[in-house]
Amino acid sequence: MSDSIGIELPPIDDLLHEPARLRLLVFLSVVKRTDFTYLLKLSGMSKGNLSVQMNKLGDANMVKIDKSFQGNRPRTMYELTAQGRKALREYKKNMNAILAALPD
Amino acid sequence: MSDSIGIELPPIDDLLHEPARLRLLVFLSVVKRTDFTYLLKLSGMSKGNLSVQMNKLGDANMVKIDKSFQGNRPRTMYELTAQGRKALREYKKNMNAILAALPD
DNA sequence: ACCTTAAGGTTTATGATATAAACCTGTTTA
DNA sequence: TAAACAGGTTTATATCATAAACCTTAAGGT
Repeated sequence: MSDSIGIELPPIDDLLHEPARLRLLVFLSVVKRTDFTYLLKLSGMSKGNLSVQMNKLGDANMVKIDKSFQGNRPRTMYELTAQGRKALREYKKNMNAILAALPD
Repeated sequence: MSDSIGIELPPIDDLLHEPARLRLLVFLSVVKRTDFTYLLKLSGMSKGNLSVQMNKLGDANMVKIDKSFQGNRPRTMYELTAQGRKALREYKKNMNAILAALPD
């Protein structure tokens, strides 16, 4: 045996763990595909914060970002990528393991 | 019905949610009572960081901190408070609900 | 025509905070 | 008696979440 006491805790993905982003990702995993305005209302976040967090998820390839024009208005659509879904599965598994170590 | 889409996510306690502190609290909930040196080895954190995080948990009454002398050496013992255990139960419940909204 | 407001975001500035480096006090060892 | 070590705390830094300010185009009012 090693010098550990037998508690091996899995790693936590900080990008997904941050509460605001985690909520956004939960929304996305449910609604599959949505736009900036909808997430804005749903989340109650400020526009700036929402923009930054979604772009951060986009940069990490967790979310696919499609910018287009609807009439003449810009419209940004978001969708989880395969990589994003995989990362979320992993996060869920890891957090469940950590939480399982806590008493009920 | 309100204007929500039916996804109500519970709040997340940032103090407990932060990965380093969460790990420390999981350790504490298992070992019940331990000291600075043990947590230092177990966590792999720097002394400064460990000290800051534990004191933060102490300030919030999540952890009871006992400073004494062992021989002539200072010794700091940590233990979850009732409030800490309660907060952890609540955190576990809330996070489980959030994770449950994610697909497997 | 012109001004104001709104939609849909992005960029900049600020504030909080996680982390490590440096430091402190006393003690053991060479 | 100097040097390393134990057990922490305090200070400095660096990241990052958040909101404020800004930008561009469009629509509405007068």
